[in-house]
Amino acid sequence: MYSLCCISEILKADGIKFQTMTWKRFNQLKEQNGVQYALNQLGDRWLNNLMVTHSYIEHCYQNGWGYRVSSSLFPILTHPEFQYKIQDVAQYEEILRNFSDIAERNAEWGVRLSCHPDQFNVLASENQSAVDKTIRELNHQGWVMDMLGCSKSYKNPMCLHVNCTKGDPQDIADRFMETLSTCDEGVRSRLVVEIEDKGIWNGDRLWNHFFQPYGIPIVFDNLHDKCNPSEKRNAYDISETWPCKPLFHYSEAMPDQKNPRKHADMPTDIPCNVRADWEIELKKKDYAIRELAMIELVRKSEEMGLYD
DNA sequence: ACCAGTCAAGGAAGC
DNA sequence: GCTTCCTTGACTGGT
Repeated sequence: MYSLCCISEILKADGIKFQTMTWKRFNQLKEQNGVQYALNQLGDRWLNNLMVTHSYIEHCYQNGWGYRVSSSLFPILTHPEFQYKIQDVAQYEEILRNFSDIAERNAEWGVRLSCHPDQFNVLASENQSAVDKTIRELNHQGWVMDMLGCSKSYKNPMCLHVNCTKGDPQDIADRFMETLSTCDEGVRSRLVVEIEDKGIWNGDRLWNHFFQPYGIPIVFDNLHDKCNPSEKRNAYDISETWPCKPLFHYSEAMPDQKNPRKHADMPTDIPCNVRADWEIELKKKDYAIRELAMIELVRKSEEMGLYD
């Protein structure tokens, strides 16, 4: 099964898209129009983003895809200097209703949901303030997954990079796990680690320092693995780290680009045949997934000799 | 209607 | 010890 990452290019063309607000902008609004006005603008955007998420999940259901929930649904909410809670906006009750609606609908649809907090969340950081921000952010994302009706298991994984390379790998992993143990159940039950496209965290090391000692499943990413290869563990081995169907990442390098890590718009190939769900990190999003399905169909037809 | 610059984050690399 | 890059899409303000 393929999975859509955060944005539907198809629905976006109809104006169904996320909104955001920067911290700087929030403070501008607060100074010019008062805090109630600023909070109201923010609440409108939070509510919009949740309704957009509802549409995207329904879209994925209709196409037979999974969906990666955006990590930017509630801009500013987890900013360290923001002193309000989600309950403080007038849209709070409606936000709760939308969460329940989605959870109820998806109980029938069964769209596999996941999330991927961004690269600035570093559980093993030696900078205490960065660790505190990370815990706050991960707990928030876990809460969003809870509210969307996700199971507290690797069926609805929260994928994270280690993003920390200095020193002994096992020390980093131990620090990572120590901090993880202080996070909410919604984080601990879902967190998986991803292969990185540079630095020490390839498949082999994640296996040795996260899977072996701690049983943490590993997210295979074909492009990262290509840029930062493992000697021992291939995609099939990595799939064995999961107690349920693995969720992997698929992308291709942007053609004619110096940086091999940049993601292409559209596919020219398909994921390998290891049994997994594949999140498609190609820039044209749902158009790219449809192209993958086409490529797959052509390959199958060729195998059956229909074009001979 | 369109475009260029802005914003947000932590880590790592290069000077 | 500083600067720059990495990443990304939406937003903002100017034309």
